[in-house]
Amino acid sequence: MPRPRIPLLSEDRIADAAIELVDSGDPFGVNALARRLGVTPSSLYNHVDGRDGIIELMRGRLGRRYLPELPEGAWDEVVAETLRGMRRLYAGHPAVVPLLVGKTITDPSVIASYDGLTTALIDGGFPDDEVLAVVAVLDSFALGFGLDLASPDDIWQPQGETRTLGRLLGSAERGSTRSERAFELGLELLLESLRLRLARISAR
Amino acid sequence: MPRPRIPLLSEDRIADAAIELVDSGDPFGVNALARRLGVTPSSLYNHVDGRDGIIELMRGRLGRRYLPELPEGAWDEVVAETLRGMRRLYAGHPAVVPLLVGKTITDPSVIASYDGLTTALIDGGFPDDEVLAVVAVLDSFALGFGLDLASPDDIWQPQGETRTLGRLLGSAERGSTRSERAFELGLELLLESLRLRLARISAR
DNA sequence: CGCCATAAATGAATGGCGTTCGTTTATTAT
DNA sequence: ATAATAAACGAACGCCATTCATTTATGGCG
Repeated sequence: MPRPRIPLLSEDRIADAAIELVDSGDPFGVNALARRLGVTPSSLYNHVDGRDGIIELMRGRLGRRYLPELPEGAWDEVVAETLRGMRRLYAGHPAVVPLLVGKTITDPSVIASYDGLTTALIDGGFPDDEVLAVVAVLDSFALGFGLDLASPDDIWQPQGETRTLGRLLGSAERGSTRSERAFELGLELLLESLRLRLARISAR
Repeated sequence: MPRPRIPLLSEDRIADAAIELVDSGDPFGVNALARRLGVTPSSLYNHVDGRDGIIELMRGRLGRRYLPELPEGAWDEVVAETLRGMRRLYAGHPAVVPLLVGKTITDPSVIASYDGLTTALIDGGFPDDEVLAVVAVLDSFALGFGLDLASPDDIWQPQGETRTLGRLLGSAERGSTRSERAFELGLELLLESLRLRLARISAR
């Protein structure tokens, strides 16, 4: 097939198809993605720089869909809204989480979200040399929940006898509402402690 | 080469070499591991069931080295000691963390650690239907920190202008002590809230 | 209006990876 | 002594991400 009258591919088309692909439960792969787009794998390389590039496109697309880009309000509201956005993103697309983990973030729109977060913390009064650590903690928290959502149903699979783990696993509830409540609890705890910390800093 | 007088391989040898491999910074792979052991890849399959099996061996080896297997004391001490063990494990071998993430845990010794954790929480008075959620939160917390340690130095790489993120990244401290202090803070916060929650439950 | 650089597809080829299988041979058990 | 098993090997397979030369339609410029 020569160059088509209207392009078959675009960054957004590719990102959307990739998200659909992993949401469907199939493992992510360049070949599988190309098949889904009705195109050969090599065609993708006209639009995207490799597998990691596609993943970064997914991050950007989802970020724009779920994260506040220019958040306003008090620092704790910004934190809450950004983290809730992350949670919704991860909960809506758990299978993408393992792909995003541990890769450098370059997408401008996602960078903007983190920039909004750091700006809010600075404006709120946190000291320069502490803000990135706070952001790291918040990010770890959200990511941990995301990975939990992405994990297989049976995180633990005891082979022998156990004292209590086996029994609990038998009657374990599997629900997204439970996960959401746990998230809200954790978020409130973090905000609580950050407010306290900020008060102590300001008092000095 | 025929069958050697003394076996070249064993589960422990393989696990140790695998840990060395990823600690060295090279990416984990069956072929690279075999090369490091002075053996062909297919030989490994006499001792181990595949790539995932090797990863589970690594988990077990490291778990036995870092995690308390039969922890004693009050529930909050057990929680603290287990989480500190996880932190030391992840801090000592950050590159293994991404391998462990999201895979079902079967290694008996690691299972025993989680069993110790759940048993302590049950004995401490937490209700049956809440313990696994608590463990999941604790686990997410530790994992988040582990992934942070495993992440590339530049988690964020802004391409354009930013309001504050770029500036902070410029003067960011890179230290493991900072990470440890942040971990201890998070741990204390979680324990605090769990104690409170337990007190409310007991009062009913 | 015609020309040409560019964009966007293709097919073929490459190298690496995890894995399987048949073969060989030393060790262990009967 | 003999049979069964354990543990190495080499060869081959299928999958995957990536590269490159080739083809052809499109859009801008003289």
